Amino acid sequence: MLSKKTKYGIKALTYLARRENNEPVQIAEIARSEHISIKFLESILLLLRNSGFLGAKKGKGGGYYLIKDPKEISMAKVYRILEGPIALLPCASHNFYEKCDDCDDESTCAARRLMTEVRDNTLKILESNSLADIAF
Amino acid sequence: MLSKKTKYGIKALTYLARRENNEPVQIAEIARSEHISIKFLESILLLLRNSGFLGAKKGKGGGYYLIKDPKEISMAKVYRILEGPIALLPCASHNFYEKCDDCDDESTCAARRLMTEVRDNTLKILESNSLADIAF
DNA sequence: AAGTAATCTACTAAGCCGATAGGATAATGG
DNA sequence: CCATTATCCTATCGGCTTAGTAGATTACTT
Repeated sequence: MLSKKTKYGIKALTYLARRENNEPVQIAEIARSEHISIKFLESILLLLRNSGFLGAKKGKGGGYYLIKDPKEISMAKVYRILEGPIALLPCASHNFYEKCDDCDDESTCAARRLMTEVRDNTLKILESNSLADIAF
Repeated sequence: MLSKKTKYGIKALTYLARRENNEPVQIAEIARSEHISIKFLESILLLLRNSGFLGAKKGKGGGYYLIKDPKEISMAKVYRILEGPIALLPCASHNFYEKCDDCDDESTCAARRLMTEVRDNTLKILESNSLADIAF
């Protein structure tokens, strides 16, 4: 199950992508519109900013704005930042690989085999969807 | 990420499926072979028994055994029992559907759209794999 | 009856999740 | 240059879940 952080993050990105112009939008506006706790959303937007998806402007007329074209924002990258590994098992992950300490032989592990298949497929979907694809 | 419960559960089922005969196997044997805490595994096997996957026999010569042919055991069902919903969002789930209280309009929710696509694909994979498929 | 092994209940330590509070910092407008 | 605005950052919290423990009980076999 997706964490609320990820869900809210995707919603906020979508909200920004759907605006015609790319002028800064205040946290409060997004929070109000998407029914998200302001302070919680604040930490999410901060994370997205530090990860290079958003820009921020302080002071009057400030807020957050998309830094890249929604077409260039891969949902796989968004997912990894917000939620973490796409794989369901560390031993089936590319970016976050970790050996299971309970596994004698990875090659015969049925769980790994199945979860690798799931991972490959999920990754394909997330990579083939940009923010623009899901927003419009 | 998969919980250890699910991972251990799949490993235990695999262990049982790989045995030639279908005689009862003690918890301790599975735990030793798969490097799982006995007591934790105990609760998992109990769950699988109460869910109709395993049978149990008490006393000497007792243990757990598969109740059905591994070919007939769908990994989607196993997953749902051990891990819960396959969908990443409650609003994208068939068996555990729940409306998001932060969503005004489900049909325009980008997160839901994306996660539904992921769900459909994951489900297809889990349903097309039986315990026999992944064990051998 | 003795011994074996599953069953069941209850508990705990640790960690994470979602949310909140408060102040620091920076940019803008007048 | 001062007040306003809004992001930035740290710290904290209750509640829930996860992984694992302990101990008593029940049922089956020989």
